[in-house]
Amino acid sequence: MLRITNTHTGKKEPFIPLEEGKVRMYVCGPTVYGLIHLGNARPAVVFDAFRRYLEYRGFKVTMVQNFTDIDDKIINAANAVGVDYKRYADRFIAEYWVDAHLLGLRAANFHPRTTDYLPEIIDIIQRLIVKGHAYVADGDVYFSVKSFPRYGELSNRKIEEMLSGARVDPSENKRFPLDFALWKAAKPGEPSWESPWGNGRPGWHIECSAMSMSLLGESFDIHAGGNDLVFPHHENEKAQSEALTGKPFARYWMHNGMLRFSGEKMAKSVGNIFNAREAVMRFGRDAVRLFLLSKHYTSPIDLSEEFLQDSRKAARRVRDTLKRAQNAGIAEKFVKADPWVMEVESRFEEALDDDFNTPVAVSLIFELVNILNTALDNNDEERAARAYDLIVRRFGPVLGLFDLQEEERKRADEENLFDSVMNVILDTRNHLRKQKQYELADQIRDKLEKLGIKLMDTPQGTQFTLDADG
RNA sequence: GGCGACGUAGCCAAGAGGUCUAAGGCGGGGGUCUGCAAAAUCCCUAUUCGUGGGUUCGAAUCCCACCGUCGCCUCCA
Repeated sequence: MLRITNTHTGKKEPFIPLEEGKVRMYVCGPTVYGLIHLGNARPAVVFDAFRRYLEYRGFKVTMVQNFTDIDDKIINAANAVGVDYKRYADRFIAEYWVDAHLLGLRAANFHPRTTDYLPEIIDIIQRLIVKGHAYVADGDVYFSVKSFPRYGELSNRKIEEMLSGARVDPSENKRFPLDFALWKAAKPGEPSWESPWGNGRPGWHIECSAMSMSLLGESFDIHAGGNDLVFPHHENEKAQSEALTGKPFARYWMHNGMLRFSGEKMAKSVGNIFNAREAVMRFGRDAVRLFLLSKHYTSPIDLSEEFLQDSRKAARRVRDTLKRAQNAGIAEKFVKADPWVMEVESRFEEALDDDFNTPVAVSLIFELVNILNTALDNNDEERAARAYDLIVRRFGPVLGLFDLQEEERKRADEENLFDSVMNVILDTRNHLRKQKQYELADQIRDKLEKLGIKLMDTPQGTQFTLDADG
């Protein structure tokens, strides 16, 4: 039985979807005003893996991840470079896909963008006004927090306590300081849409309510995102959605902890960002995913180049072992689900069933790497094949790790010639070794190592690995 | 000030009442293998879990206090 921490109750709860065997989940996606950084990549990677695990567990998953393609930051950034907001957003959505591919993120079932949901947004706002949960004020529309008694329930805050710290922009026409904008009247020169209240654009929170309920229904199973979104974003989403439908909105709220860089949360406003793209280029996909999945998703995680380097080395060890197994012909063998395999699988499932404990799942892969190496050393093909199968075909795909085919594809077109050249060099060097001209042979090895090509003389012949493998 | 998370080996990180003299990774030391390396493998590297009390037959795990770090309360994944 899968159990997950539900922010709503603050407890680990058994996960029981609304509809048996099916899971409908919504993950808050990026606001597309720049390249995503590793802090943005954390929920993307974590919930990508979580979705894969749900599927591994036999659930039919419908996953939605949105793009916020209209907001102040986008408008300002677009103005700064002199293009309209849409062109700007389009560009960074395209860039997002590049990064998503680098990170090994599977596409969700739906990737809606805010500006494609204006009719739905306007409809919701209108119905909220009719029901008395929202009011129009000078072209703006606000949600009336006082009209929803459960307000504060998700983030565990009391209205009175929030009032003391509330800041109100004098330009706003709120009746109550905690009310929030559903619709913002257009300022001169801003992109805007027609509405019953005049031209304007949607507020931040309403888009997620509109897109999630349109695609997943008024009630769905999981709503996920970074824990910095709990308040106000998710609290507001929940309030407006439930005020509208009278039904529970998301039943489980999952929130990942923040990524810290130089002691602080990674954020553009702090200026301590590390682009996801750069991280993958420098350390490799597996290192980045391994780093992100090596700590429980709810905890804060500290980033440093050293930690990425550690992950890179660990990932590399796994890959080297897998390649070693492939060279030994282990990959072709078929594996039966014997008691040992089933026992390891149940340990994997036990870990991930416990609030998606990826660190333990990862540690299991390393245990298997050990077993695989030992089996290879002992020519125990049966055991090697079992371990290989579990790593590459069972556990790896759930965590989005160690996709060797992907590696091959990446290099196939550019490295055929390279491999041929390497073979010439290695043949020559082995010839020298046979003649016991070790000094020359070692010189070749040292020089190649300086170029990032590491040689290994094994009984099966000389092999090499490239630094660029990550 | 309110709400919340966290503090485990040199570093990263699981464990949440007895199977813990605490998983896994990185690093370090030693052995095997090797022409020498590399890779692999074996052994060692926390009698101890921020500090001080308490509960219990028994605590890293529960309770209290204290110290420290971070997050949210404003845009933020």
